[in-house]
Amino acid sequence: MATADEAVFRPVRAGNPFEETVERLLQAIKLGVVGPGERLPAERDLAARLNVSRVTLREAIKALTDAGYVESRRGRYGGTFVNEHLPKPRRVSAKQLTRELGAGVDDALVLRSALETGAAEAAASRELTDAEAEHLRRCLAETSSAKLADYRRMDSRLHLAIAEVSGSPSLTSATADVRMRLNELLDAIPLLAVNLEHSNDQHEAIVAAILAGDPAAARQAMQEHLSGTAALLRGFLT
Amino acid sequence: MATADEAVFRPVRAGNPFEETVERLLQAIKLGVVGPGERLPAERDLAARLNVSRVTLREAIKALTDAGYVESRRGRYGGTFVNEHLPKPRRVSAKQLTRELGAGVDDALVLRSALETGAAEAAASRELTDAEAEHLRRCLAETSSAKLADYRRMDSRLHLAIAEVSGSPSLTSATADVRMRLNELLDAIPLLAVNLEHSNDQHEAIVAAILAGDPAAARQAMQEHLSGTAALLRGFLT
DNA sequence: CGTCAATGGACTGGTCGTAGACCAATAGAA
DNA sequence: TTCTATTGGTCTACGACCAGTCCATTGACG
Repeated sequence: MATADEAVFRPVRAGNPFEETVERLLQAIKLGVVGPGERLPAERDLAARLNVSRVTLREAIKALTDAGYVESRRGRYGGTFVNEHLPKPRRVSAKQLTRELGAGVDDALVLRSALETGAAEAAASRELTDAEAEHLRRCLAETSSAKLADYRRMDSRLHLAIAEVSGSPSLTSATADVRMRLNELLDAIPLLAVNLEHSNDQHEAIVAAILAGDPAAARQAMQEHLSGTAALLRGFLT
Repeated sequence: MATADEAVFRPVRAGNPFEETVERLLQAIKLGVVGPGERLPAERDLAARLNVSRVTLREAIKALTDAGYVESRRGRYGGTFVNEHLPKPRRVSAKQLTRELGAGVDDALVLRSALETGAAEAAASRELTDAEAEHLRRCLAETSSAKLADYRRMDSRLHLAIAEVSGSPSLTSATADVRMRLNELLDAIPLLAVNLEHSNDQHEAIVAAILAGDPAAARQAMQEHLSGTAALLRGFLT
């Protein structure tokens, strides 16, 4: 059992600021918050927002530059830009993943289900502004028309967008975090065109329910969508 | 809208280790994980679990000692013990709270709803061990029979116990965190005996559904329970 | 009645992260 | 062409936090 002791006395900080910062920047890139060719906020701004010193942030950017994720240009109108072609994720075997993450997979899946179905329901319960509705539709369209190589990122972006329109920033953050935890796993599973189509249909149903203001339907549609990938993941890791 | 940018580029660390540690210890005490008269883990153990140096942990304990939450005794079989009589939370006005927390209230309420209904559902979907079932029942009983002064803490403990048996440590942690955020608010609202009875009935329904293995009923019961306090809170802060 | 293991309490040297100032490059604006 | 605001790049002094060590105290147990 996950005792309350373990929850409350868990580590206050996961790692050093450098590692955490790298993780965040990767989140921005891998979840499609900042797309290929787009620019990250200026170092001074970004350091302030992350509450991290500029040196630390620069070290993190350096690491991502070395890894092939971003490139920096000096001068006015310069900045740090996400590369057009991102490095391919290392394909580790399912066995290795199981050993590495072990019970953490189930943990993440349960949490994800709670967060995302909750987000869908909450989003459908709100009165969306025009901008929000438009944003949602755009993400949906971009995901549907995404190429295989970009699909995971656009998919993440769409799910994140749904969390955004739930109106709860904390829920959005938590969703982004848990998605990152599952990313590695998802990368180990081959993406098939047939799954993709199915996924697109489900996405459409979810967004439709949200825009129609039907919380129960939105939850239901999201639940079905998630259970699919959950089953896929659990199957691959057995 | 809660933009994805804000979610991903939020501060990497909330405060300094000292503040974070104080917050955690308060969490343990206020959520009833360590009850009055009970002992905290030894400094060396606790520091290791929190991933914090012993000096920092001791400073945090010192702060809680000064605030009247705990007392330390030296020697073997010594340790840091939670006081039998906890300091009363400062009663701030609803107006002041609204100004301080503002939109954060809605954020927390939406997140809480997602987490706790999800936890109830997940808990009911699992095969509970005897120890888990027993733990749940005991928390329920202790909450029902709690005096007015202890009610909030035992209530927190019960909700946390439900999260525990969901089988997802992350969900448990998140639940504890969001509960702490709402604690201050809840403290500003007078606790009436009539509400208390109603609350106990709902708790019973939730636990019964979980033990019966009925996910839908568990979610439903939790949803009703939460919507009550949510309405109460929103009403008081308008 | 002493012994001893475990605990809180106190100190020190070293390391990591920060704040802030300054330099260098760049491209649009005048 | 020259100016200039904005950006990445670099350096330094300082403070916070940490790991490790040793001391002081206590109460159960032989």
